[in-house]
Order: sequence, then structure tokens, then C-alpha cells
Amino acid sequence: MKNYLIQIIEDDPSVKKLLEITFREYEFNHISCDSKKNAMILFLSHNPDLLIVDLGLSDGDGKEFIKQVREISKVPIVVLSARHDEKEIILALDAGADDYITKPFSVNELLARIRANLRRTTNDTAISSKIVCGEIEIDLAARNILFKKEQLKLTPIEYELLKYFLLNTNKTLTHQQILKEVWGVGYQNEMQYLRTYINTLRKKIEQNSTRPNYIKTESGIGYRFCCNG
Amino acid sequence: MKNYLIQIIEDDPSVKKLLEITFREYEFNHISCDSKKNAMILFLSHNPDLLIVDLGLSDGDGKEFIKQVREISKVPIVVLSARHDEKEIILALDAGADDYITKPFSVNELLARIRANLRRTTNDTAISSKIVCGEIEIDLAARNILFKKEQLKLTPIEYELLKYFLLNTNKTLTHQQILKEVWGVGYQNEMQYLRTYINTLRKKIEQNSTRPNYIKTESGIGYRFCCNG
DNA sequence: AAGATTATTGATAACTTATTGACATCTTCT
DNA sequence: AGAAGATGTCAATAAGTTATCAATAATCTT
Repeated sequence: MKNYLIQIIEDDPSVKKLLEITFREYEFNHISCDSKKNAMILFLSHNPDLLIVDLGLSDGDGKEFIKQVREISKVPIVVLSARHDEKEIILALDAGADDYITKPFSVNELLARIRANLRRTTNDTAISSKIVCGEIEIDLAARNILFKKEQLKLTPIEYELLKYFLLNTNKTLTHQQILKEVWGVGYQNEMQYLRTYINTLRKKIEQNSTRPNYIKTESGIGYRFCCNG
Repeated sequence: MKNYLIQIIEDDPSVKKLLEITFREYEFNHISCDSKKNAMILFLSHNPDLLIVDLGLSDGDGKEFIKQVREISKVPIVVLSARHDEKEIILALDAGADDYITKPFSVNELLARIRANLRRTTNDTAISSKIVCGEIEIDLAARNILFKKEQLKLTPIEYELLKYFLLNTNKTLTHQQILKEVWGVGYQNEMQYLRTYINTLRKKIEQNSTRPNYIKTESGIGYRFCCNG
């Protein structure tokens, strides 16, 4: 796990202490301060990954600080506050905060909300869910399948079928399961469709389609996609 | 303000109604359903900007749905739940939710949290303002596209369409995604517009528009802009 | 307000994919 | 080995999708 740096802006010493202990235990690096003025200096010099801001700062409203940060950065900001009223929550969120937690708070919930906020910022490129199986690669987000590094041209049903195999490698899948998943409920008995498409897929990915390496027949049962990469 | 599309997954009719009325009033486009199964179909076909998920869905736990969505998308997910216990909140956030609101909730707070979550996702581009793809170059800041070093004369829709392709090269984009992004919410079914504009774009950038090198057709699905420069 | 540009619409041709059926080949069981 | 059933193969046809272009409507310019 990446070493995140969290900046705490909190003027209540006991809460600050609690946060520091918690973050030490969970191995988040952290820096802290108790005033808006120092907060901005620290923020600029340390470039943290997430801010925890107490709204009740003595030297000015925390919302001002949030707005200032938002002028220059998209860093996640989690607000801690003793004030529970709706208006305050809305003002803080609209000032630029990403989350708002009221005191007293559960440490575990705070940590979960921090994780949720950190997750979003890292890996700014879209999640690309890729599965590699020997010479075959699927990128679900791009809806793309590569065979020997070349893009494989597939019809919609061919794509869905191969995708289903790639998501279930080395498992025997019954004809019914495959038909239901790829064609939909009601097609469970259309075995001929399946035969035809297995045939075209094999032509596209098997060296020798009478001795398939990937799509194995389980006679009487179904098929199994073997992945020995 | 950009027209956002919010997807509601909620099986309590009265809460669903409340959300729908609220979103209508605040001019958020919205689509809704009351089961996990339909939710995924709607999600894939409409590509919403934010999800509101009720955790207590009757046909399966909402957390499963959240995980499924997270496999393919970074769309903001706000959970609504009657359950207030810490464990449930943490599980939902770690499944991939971005925020967790307990019922009964304040409509205004919900709206503020939605704004906070939407804010983050937009404006993701505009970081680097130039993209080069083979013979095609776009300068986003100058709103200018060069083809073979010459300025390409494009109508507004042509520009938006080609820009969307250039920001998403080598990905299969569904008709719905493209129509929503270029024409806006509500145009998802106007396939003929898309065909017409694909045709004019091809005439401008393809050597041989019957054998396109850039804009490939994915029959039954959409188009893909190939960038093999 | 006229002229130019751009967007929308509809008709039809060209193409791609899905379905079907006929027959060959392979497996399994006795 | 031979029969019965299961699977593979392929080509024909049906169904569905996409490309193209021209006409009309809407919008923008000056």
C-alpha cells in the first residue's frame, strides 16, 4: 500500500491526539497543526494526500480554509465537526469538502471514509480491469480482447461468450449455464447456437481447432476454458 | 450547468418518489429502478454520472452491486440505508461506495453530498490540453484540431464528437455513451444523428471511408477510435 | 431579412450478425 | 466393433445494423 500523508487541522488537543494515535497505528503518515494559518503553510510545503479539517477553528472559520485550498487543489477534504445541523453540513460541502463527519465519531468509520476518499484520487486513469490468459487478454473497461497482442475482431455474442470464459477459466461450465449467461434466460436449450459460436471462436483463437488448447469440450456436460499461461 | 444523470436504485416506493420529486425540482435528470438486476442493465445502457443505492434491496445485497459497478467504473456511489451501525457503513464504503447516508435523511444534505461527489468527477480533463494521435492533433484549450498539420474545419458537434473520441482512444464506446456525452442526456436513442456525424467525420479524416483507419465500427455496440500512430 | 451554415430527418443500399438445417465426425456405452 | 447420442462444421437464409446521401428545418451571420 502506498504511504499516504494525511494532514490534520484540529484545535481540540484530545481529538488531535486520538487521530495521531490512530494514524500511527494504521501507518498513515500524518502532519498536524491547530490553526488555519499554519495549516496553509503546512499544506503548501508537504502536499498531503488528504486533509482532516475541524470546522471550529479559533482563528477563523474552517470553511474559509477549505475554499482557499479548493482554489489550488483537488485534494480530498474530510470535515470533522461537533455541529450536527443541516445548514452547517451543506455549507461545508458546498465550500468544497468531500465528506462531513460529526463528533463524537467512530474511529473505524472515519478510517473507512478516509479510504473511500483516498481510493478515488489514486490511479486517476479509469479502472482498467484486465485479465490475461496465455495469449489472450481482455480489457473489460475498453471492451477489448487481444490475441497474440493483436486486437481480436468479435461479434457481440462472440465477445460475451469469450468474456464469460475468461471470467471463469478452468471451470467446467454447463451448456445451460453458458446459454443462460450469454444469450439470456429462455435460451437454455438452444445448444446449436452454442455449437456454432464455439466453432467460430475456436477458429479465431485455436492453433488447431480439432485439438483445442483453450476451449475444451466436456462431452455430455459443457465446455471448459483452460488457462495455462 | 452540465446536465447530470443520476441513477436511483431504491425499492421503497415512498423514498423513490421523494427522490424523483426532489431531482425533478432541482433539474437533475434521473432514472430509477428497484432491483439489482435492472440496475446493472440501466447503468450500462445510460452511463449515469452518479448512483444512489439503497442497501436493502430485496433481490440481493446492494454491496454486491456496488462491487460489480466498481469492476468497471469509477462513477460516484452514494449509499442510502436505514441501518446505522458502524460495521455496515464500513463494509459499504470498502465495497466501493463514496458516501453513506442514513435514513431518515435531510433532502438538502443529500443534495449537498451529491454536489460534492459530482464536483470531483467533472473537470478531470483539461489537465493536458494537447493530444496527438497519428495525423490528428487536438488542442483542447484552443479548441482546435489539426489533421496532417492543417487545421480541420469542424462544426460544433463534429468537434465534440472527435474530441470525445480523442479523449477515449482504443476504447469501444457504446452509441448511448457517445450520444449522451456529445448531444446530452435524452439523446441516447438518436442513433441516426450519430450515423450521420460519423459519416461526415470519416469523410474528413479517413483516406478511404469504407475502410476506416481511425473510426472503427463495432456492429451492434458502437464505435472505437483507433490510435496506432 | 437574406444567405450561409449546421442540425435533423427519412429513404434506401450495403453490410454484418444471428439463426437454422443438413450432414460429418467424434464419444461413450455395451 | 457398432449403435446411439453428442458434438463439429459449414453454408444458406433471415434478421438486424450501419452507411450514405439528399431534402428539409433550424440556427447563426451580417
